[in-house]
Amino acid sequence: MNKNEVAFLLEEIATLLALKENSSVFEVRAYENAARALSSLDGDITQLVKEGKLKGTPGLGPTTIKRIEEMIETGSSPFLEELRTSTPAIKLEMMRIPGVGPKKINAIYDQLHVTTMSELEQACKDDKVAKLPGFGKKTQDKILQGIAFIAEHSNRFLYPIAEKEAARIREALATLPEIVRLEVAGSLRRKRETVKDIDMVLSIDDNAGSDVRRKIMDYFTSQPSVKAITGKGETKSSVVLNSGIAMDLRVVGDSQFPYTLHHFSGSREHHIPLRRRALSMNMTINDYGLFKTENGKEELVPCKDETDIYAALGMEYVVPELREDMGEIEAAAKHELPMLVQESDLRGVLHAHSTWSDGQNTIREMAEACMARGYSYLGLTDHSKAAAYAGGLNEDNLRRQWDEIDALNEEFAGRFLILKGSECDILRDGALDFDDAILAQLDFVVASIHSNFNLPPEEQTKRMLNAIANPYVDIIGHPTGRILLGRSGYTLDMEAIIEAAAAHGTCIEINSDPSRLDLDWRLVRKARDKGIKIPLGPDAHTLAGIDNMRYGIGAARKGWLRASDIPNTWEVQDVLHFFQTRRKR
DNA sequence: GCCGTTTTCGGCCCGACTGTTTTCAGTCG
Repeated sequence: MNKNEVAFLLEEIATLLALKENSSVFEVRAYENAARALSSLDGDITQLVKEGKLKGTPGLGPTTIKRIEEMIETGSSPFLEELRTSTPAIKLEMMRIPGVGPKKINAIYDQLHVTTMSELEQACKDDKVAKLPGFGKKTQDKILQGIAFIAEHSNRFLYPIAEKEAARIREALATLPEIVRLEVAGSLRRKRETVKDIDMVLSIDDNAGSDVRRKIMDYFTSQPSVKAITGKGETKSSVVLNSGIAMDLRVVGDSQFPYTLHHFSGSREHHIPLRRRALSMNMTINDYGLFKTENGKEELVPCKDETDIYAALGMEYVVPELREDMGEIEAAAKHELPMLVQESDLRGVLHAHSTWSDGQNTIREMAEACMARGYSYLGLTDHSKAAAYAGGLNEDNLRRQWDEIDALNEEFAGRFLILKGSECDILRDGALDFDDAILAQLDFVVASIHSNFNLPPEEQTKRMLNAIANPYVDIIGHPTGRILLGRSGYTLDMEAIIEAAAAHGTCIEINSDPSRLDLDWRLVRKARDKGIKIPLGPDAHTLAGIDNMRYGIGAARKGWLRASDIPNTWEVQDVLHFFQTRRKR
């Protein structure tokens, strides 16, 4: 059982505890904190437990350590098992209904004895929920809507979908002359790979009146992409957009904008330690402002933007992507935040397909599209023969592809270079789909798993470790195989994979397809800290697919990557030299 | 359940919004 699995069980305890009658919110929080403390801990959890080194870790106390030890030793914990047996499944299900939390769930369960979502739905239709004390017609309707919503959509959306919706609304709002500042906030601003809803904050003149606010809200809620209005006031309105994604808009006076934007940009995890820091400096921070308490008097610390807020707290500016409580608070306080990679740092593409396998465009078209985007090289990586479903190339086809590449390179000489690569399948036992003699002739090799997703974890890990140990494997492609909102990845011991990649000097890509973003940014940070180089692979199968790179940039920045960590920010001769020399080790 | 240069007990981030009440609990971010 690895660290993340244990953290997951601790979170489960927190949820189940919250659903227990008369439970303490602080006990619940203690388990949530413990789960987070564990996730960000370095080293092998089994080893740490064996050596008794968990003691002293902030957030872990005698009880939570005991639970962790039980989980490591037995795979579970009697306490958790007890909670699971005593918690009806319907209670957990009801947690997914927006606006419904532990208290309401217990009230419904205890008084109406529902055991399934459809029984709950029926109880609402029979008007029974509205009659419960503390409930009413509106709550009941909201529950009904929630049940329908859950049935209709999974409640998260891929980043690009939310981004597109937000851009459309933003563009419309920007036409209103009363608006001074306008920003997307929330997880979208932080470039999370999936988002639950869209948050937007805009400012108007401090002296503007209710009429201006009402005009803006009327305009917002009457946008064509708005499907339903779920709340409408002068400071906040909530809607559901046509795509099913929920959106909140907040309107504030301009002097308040930085504080509100910061507040609604989150994350919650970032704000908790930030507020603690503020308190230790006799300040409090909320969405209305940053206040300094002196001689018992509270005074606003004027800030014209977010940079001022962090500066007032003795910190350098923390970009939204980093606001996840992954060490950025401490680093910003020491003025040691990394210089993060930017899209303009990219020089080339290192994972793309053509019509030779399952791509939609020819090599020439792909190359010219790269040039048009300002890139100076294209690492072409069509599939290998085992990927028959994707029209993978055999050795003969591969050699013929090289002839075409040579001819194009002659034509493009001096302005662009196509690298001969392959996205070579990792076979079931970890061997590669081409033998070494072929691999040695390629400029670089991306090795990926496309089959046998369901091997036992140990076998799957061993398979990947075998591939990493192959000197001709330069890059591991989409290392976990996850499809966001679709399937979880192969079960792999990612810590062992990262260790091995570091030892062999093998790169791990961030597959920048927005439905993958694999390696996950949380692990990107760990891989970077081990010195692993992390190329951004657009995995483009079309010309538009080349633009996936920008999603990879989001994940890279969330993973604290600098340009120097990413081979395809380097000039082409440096990339080629890097692959050649790492193979000789 | 965790934590502590004012604490080993009494706190725990904090405020808006909603819907229910008639002063507030629950939920959310």
